[in-house]
Amino acid sequence: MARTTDGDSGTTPVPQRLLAAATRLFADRGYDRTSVQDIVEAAGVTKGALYHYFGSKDDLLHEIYGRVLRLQQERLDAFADADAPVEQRLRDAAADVVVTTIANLDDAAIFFRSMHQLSPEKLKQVRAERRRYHERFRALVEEGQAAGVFSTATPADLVVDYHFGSVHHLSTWYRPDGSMTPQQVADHLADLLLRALRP
Amino acid sequence: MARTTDGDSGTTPVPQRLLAAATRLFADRGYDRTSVQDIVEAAGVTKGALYHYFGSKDDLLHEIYGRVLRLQQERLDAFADADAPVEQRLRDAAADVVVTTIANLDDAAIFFRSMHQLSPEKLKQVRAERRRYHERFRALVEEGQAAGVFSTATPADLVVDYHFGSVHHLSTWYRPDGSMTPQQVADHLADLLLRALRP
Amino acid sequence: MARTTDGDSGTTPVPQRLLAAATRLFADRGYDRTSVQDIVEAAGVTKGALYHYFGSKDDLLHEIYGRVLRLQQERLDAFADADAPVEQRLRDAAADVVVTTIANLDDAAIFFRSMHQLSPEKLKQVRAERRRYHERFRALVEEGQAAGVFSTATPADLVVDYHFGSVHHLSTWYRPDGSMTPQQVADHLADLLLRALRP
Amino acid sequence: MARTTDGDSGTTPVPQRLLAAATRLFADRGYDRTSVQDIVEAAGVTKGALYHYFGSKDDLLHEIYGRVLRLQQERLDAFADADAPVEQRLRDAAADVVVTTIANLDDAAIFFRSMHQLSPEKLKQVRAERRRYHERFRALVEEGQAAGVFSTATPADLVVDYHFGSVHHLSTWYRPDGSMTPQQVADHLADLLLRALRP
DNA sequence: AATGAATGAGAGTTCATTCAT
DNA sequence: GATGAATGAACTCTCATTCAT
Repeated sequence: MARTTDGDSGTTPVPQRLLAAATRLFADRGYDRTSVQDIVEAAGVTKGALYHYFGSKDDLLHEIYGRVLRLQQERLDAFADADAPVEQRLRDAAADVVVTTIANLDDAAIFFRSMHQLSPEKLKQVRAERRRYHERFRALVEEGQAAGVFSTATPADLVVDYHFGSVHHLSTWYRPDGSMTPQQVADHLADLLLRALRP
Repeated sequence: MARTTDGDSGTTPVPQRLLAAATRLFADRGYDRTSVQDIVEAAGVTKGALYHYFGSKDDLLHEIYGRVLRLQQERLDAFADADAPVEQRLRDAAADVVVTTIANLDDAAIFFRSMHQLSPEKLKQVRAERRRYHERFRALVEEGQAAGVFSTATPADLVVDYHFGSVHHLSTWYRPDGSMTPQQVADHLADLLLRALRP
Repeated sequence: MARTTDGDSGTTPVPQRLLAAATRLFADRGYDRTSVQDIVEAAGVTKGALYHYFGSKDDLLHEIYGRVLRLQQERLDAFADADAPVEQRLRDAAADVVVTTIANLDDAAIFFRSMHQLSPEKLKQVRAERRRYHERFRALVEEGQAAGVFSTATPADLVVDYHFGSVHHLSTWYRPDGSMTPQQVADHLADLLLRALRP
Repeated sequence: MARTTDGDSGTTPVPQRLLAAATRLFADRGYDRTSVQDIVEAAGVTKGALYHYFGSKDDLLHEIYGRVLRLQQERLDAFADADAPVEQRLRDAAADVVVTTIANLDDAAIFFRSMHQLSPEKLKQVRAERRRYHERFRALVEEGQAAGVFSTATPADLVVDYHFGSVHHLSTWYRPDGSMTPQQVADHLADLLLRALRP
């Protein structure tokens, strides 16, 4: 069996090792406070290797964003397109994003805190994908409102931002060693959303 | 007659000018991306002046946090201690924090994004004040739950984090030139909270 | 009496010390082969000091160019505007540029070898000043041709480039410890020019 | 049928492709500003291929020098050894070096600008060949002076440097799209030399 | 109260070259 | 013959902070 050191320098390919190290460090101390030197040391490689695979430090961040965005969009699409009543689909999607976010809390911390360190061009691209995600979620709310199962008291856009605020906030307060499991938190937060939407 | 330039170098005292410049710049480009040189240039003073009034760049950030925390705590205390039914007091407090946050969107952006740039000691202090704020808000929720006017389905702590997530999130999506006034947003968000708490 | 060390760190102002060190090093090993570290070490200061006075390494080069261009233009203007027959004025100007170039052989070596390392914007500016110099010199030749004292067999532009080629070339072959004094070289080269222009 | 891309990756042997790419790039942006990566990309090969054929980046430069030196020496020898009066032989040689230099303007630009980038050992070798060339040319001048057809007012060495200065300078000002053909420039410059040498 | 020259450590990035395949 | 991953040293430039004035 493979020797697994701190930097995992045994088996995992170098690019993955670098991404993993960068993710951990960016989440811990922030993008700007993490030096390229820190990353390569954590990954057990040299700077040259990093720049062989990534064009810049910024590229690493962009890769992390891509990974998160792809995952969340796929999961949302799956839940939203399921064959179930809209209340169920919204509840499932709302709970799932919580579970997935907690499972990747480092990614989430980076996501909301470090967006602005991306180069303008990459930021634009990330925002576009983000908007697509938001719109798919909003469509679910609107569908329920049109069907009369959700209150129309609040604009759907605001409802989505309300819920995502709480997801965004998770990395601020959630601790794996706390008293609630990810699933419990997810159920509670989805419940709050659905209760708020009762007509 | 006071000369009033871009940096407001005419009338406003130097410390305030520096804080205002720092707030704007920290919100715009982040704490680490803002150099001390940027701040003093924007404030129309020299580095020596900054270090005369503030011990370090970190001190500026701490001052901004102090200002926000004091303001929010005062307002929360006033609403929570008012003479009104608990539903009303919670609704008012929940709406007020939204209005106040939008009125100081730069402060809010800094608050959630730059906390980790504080020195460990100052961070501890800020977190303690933050906790006090959270607890006062939670006490309101618990009071309503005990009185039977709020559902007990969700732990009060989680309810508070749910709402503050949405406040936190405001700096991400709210634009002053958008279609909703701060008061409208505040009313909607407070309404969502209260609706979610219906028994 | 002032202590005069290798880096002249006693009396001369820092910017001058840096320019002198940069000039020597750029001439010796070329702009690209000279590191900022080399320059500050030779000048006996730190990198921070260099960047306090000069915006970039490129700026140092530009300063050197400015110094050369100003000097040569002033001298050419003085000789060209003198009160003497055109043959005399051209001979004097042609000889003087040789003497001055030999007196500043480092500047000359840098001038012709490192122009292309300037930023595009600064290069444009240098070329414009260079052109002005060329034109003043050409005007002298044309004046003599019009007066009939110089042959018109060769276009004036080409005559100027012919002479400046030889000036340019000085830094390639002239050695202060050689057998000719700067003045002797200057007289010979001016003589060659004037003889070539005989009608 | 051979695929002929930008890098001419179809037919031309790899070493030639590399030399051609290096010549163009060195002339364009200078030796130090051209990376090995740039060269192999322009030649459509990989780094390994370059290091298979050339021992170092420096070797490429040396090859370019060798090519230029060989060509010029051969041509000078041919003209100098021709059966014609010395005035004619000098005129022909002086004009030919101009035409040949213009025909290989990239080589010329590299020659005079990048000599100092050669390793000390190779530089010594190049200088020796250069000296041989200079001496053959000088011998022509001396022959004419001894025969009384050239003025002895100027030392022959200086006459040679005078002319080569103008050749050196060509890459600074000559533009193929200008108003003079290479032959016209060559005739004018040779004429200036011969006129200067009139007794 | 305020200046601004100077520091020194460290930032992100580039690059010629090597070597196992 | 040729690859391309990886190295390690060097590069230009930035920055918070200090201190003599």
